[in-house]
Amino acid sequence: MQLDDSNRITIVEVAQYAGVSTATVSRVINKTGPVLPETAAKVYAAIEALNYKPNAAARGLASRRTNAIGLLVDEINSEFFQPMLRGIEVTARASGMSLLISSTGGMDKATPPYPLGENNTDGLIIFADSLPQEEILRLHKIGLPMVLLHRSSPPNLNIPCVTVENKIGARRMVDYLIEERGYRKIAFLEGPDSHEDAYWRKLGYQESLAAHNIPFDPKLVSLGGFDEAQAHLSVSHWVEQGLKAKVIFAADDDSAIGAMIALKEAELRIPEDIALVGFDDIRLAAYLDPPLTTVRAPIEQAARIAVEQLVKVIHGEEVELKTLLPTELVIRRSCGCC
Amino acid sequence: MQLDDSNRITIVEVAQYAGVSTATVSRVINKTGPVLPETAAKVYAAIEALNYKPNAAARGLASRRTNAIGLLVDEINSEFFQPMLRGIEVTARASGMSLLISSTGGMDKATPPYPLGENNTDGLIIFADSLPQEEILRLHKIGLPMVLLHRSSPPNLNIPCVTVENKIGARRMVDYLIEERGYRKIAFLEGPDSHEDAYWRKLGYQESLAAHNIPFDPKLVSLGGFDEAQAHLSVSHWVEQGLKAKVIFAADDDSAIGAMIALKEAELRIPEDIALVGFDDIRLAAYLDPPLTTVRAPIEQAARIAVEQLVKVIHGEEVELKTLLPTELVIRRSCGCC
DNA sequence: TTGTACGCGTTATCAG
DNA sequence: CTGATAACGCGTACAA
Repeated sequence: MQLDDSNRITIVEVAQYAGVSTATVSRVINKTGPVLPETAAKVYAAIEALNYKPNAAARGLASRRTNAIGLLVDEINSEFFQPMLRGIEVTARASGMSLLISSTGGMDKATPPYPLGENNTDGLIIFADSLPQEEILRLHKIGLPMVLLHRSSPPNLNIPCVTVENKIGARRMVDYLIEERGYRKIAFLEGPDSHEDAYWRKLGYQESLAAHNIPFDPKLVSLGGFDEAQAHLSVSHWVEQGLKAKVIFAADDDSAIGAMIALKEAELRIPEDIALVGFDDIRLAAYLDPPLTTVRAPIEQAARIAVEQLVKVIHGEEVELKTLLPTELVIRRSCGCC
Repeated sequence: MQLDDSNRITIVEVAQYAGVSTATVSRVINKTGPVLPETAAKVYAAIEALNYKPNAAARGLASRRTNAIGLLVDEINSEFFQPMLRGIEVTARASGMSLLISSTGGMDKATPPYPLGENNTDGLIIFADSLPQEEILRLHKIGLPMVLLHRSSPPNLNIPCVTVENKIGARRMVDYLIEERGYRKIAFLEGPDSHEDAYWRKLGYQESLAAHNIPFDPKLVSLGGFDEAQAHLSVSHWVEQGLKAKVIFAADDDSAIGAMIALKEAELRIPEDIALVGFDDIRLAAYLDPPLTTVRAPIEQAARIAVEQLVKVIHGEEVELKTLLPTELVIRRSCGCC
């Protein structure tokens, strides 16, 4: 069963059926240039009758626009992506754009690098560290519209970016742990080096410590990697070696889950023996046992805004260079409150 | 900042740089037709030097293939989609296909219906009830390759489909509740009418009842809608009216969560006062309090297989018409075991 | 307000 | 093995 080439209908057939030229059909479809209402009606009738759908490739070739935006992510490996993808998809569709998605993680050298780019999209949403800086540079140089999501622009490039208040969020969390809950020994499960959210969250942690005259202790920091398994490993290791902290701040909720599992395996009670907090407020957080204290990041909203901005950039409009969305402390039982 | 039209490099530039014709460049890129190794080398060098990327639109126009597959979903509104999207994306990329995603839910009449289709993809993955039957029919008639995911083919159409063993899974769950746990009054939170998974799961429930000589009681069935909020509502309603069941079987884990919240609000203990089980085994299920007994559905695997089959269909190869993936009972505490 | 005709960047069919 | 060159379906000056 192959595509039926015989009765494939193109703009030519529509034009003939309507008794006008292809140019007029094009004008009607794209609402470019004036057309008599009655002429337009004939065209619409023809389109309806023949069930005509414009060929995207031909349209793209002629107009040099694909009407598609691309989303580049590293790997769809966490609940984090559900609200993000939803926000991006919905907004893209509302803007009349198709959405292309590709992950860049674990690409072997055989596959063509970066299947998404200037050749098949009008613009790109680049998530976190999904694309190496050199490639971002190249795309910027050739003028491809881009918006960065959960990362900031490389220096001097001024690419619009949409992020959440990572540093302040982490800062507030640690302030709260110190001031309200009275903790002084706060362990930190940091995110991956390459991920900017990770960088800022750690900075917020350190700033809060400094502000409270608590010396930064590298032994209280281990890799969570924004990853359940990695965090599990690190925390188990800590437990074996007799971690002195009374609370663990996981840099994201996924690593918090890994930590929680490790602690339960070690038969440590949360929060009585050791408290635990995270970052993001993914859906799971509220349902954990105990429910996880965390910092809520407006993931879906960030995604929507990123797409809206990308569309503006594509249309040549001006946009904010840096959008920072507020985060919010969400207190649940895992921190020892209540 | 607009796309830099000036030094846009096309196949022509590559050909000139390499000192060959565009036809040869095309042959090298697509490995179609014989080319001397040394000629090929020159072409590769030129591509590298000029950083040439083929224009997807032009390629699509000329070859009548887009090298893209489309995914149609109703709405990205649940954790269910994370493994599914992951499976689809990874497999699509491994097959050298771009992935277009669009949701069809809540489309107003203004937006063009079904942005994905014969005009911009080589084939479609159609999830559940994301597309009305008439549209499936139309696409089938014009010969667009399709694979149905979590739904079966309309009668007489023989469109390949990939599903999980819903009926057997539900049947085993209820068998277990009756035979091992001794329940007789089993309430059922059914899924949405339009969703085929919902249909089969209910049938499995009914078959098990019948096999154990337990009369089917419509009062024990309410709408969960594969939706947390809807299930919450229905269960609260039940509680108010004094539900007589000792266990609730939610047709998916999302509705199980809604049920769990409603039960907790009513200060009913799970499983002591009333037990609760679900279907799917989304990641959350294991972390609920109490952990949710459920039926594991191989969501990511189903997605991978669907894409593999679609690619085969696109290449004109034969595929299984019906793929049914096994489900598996996952016993956790919410059902009253242990 | 409408039609003609050229070009968009590739692939594919021819000859050579 | 390689090179011209005609499609591919549509947008858009330019003309009318």
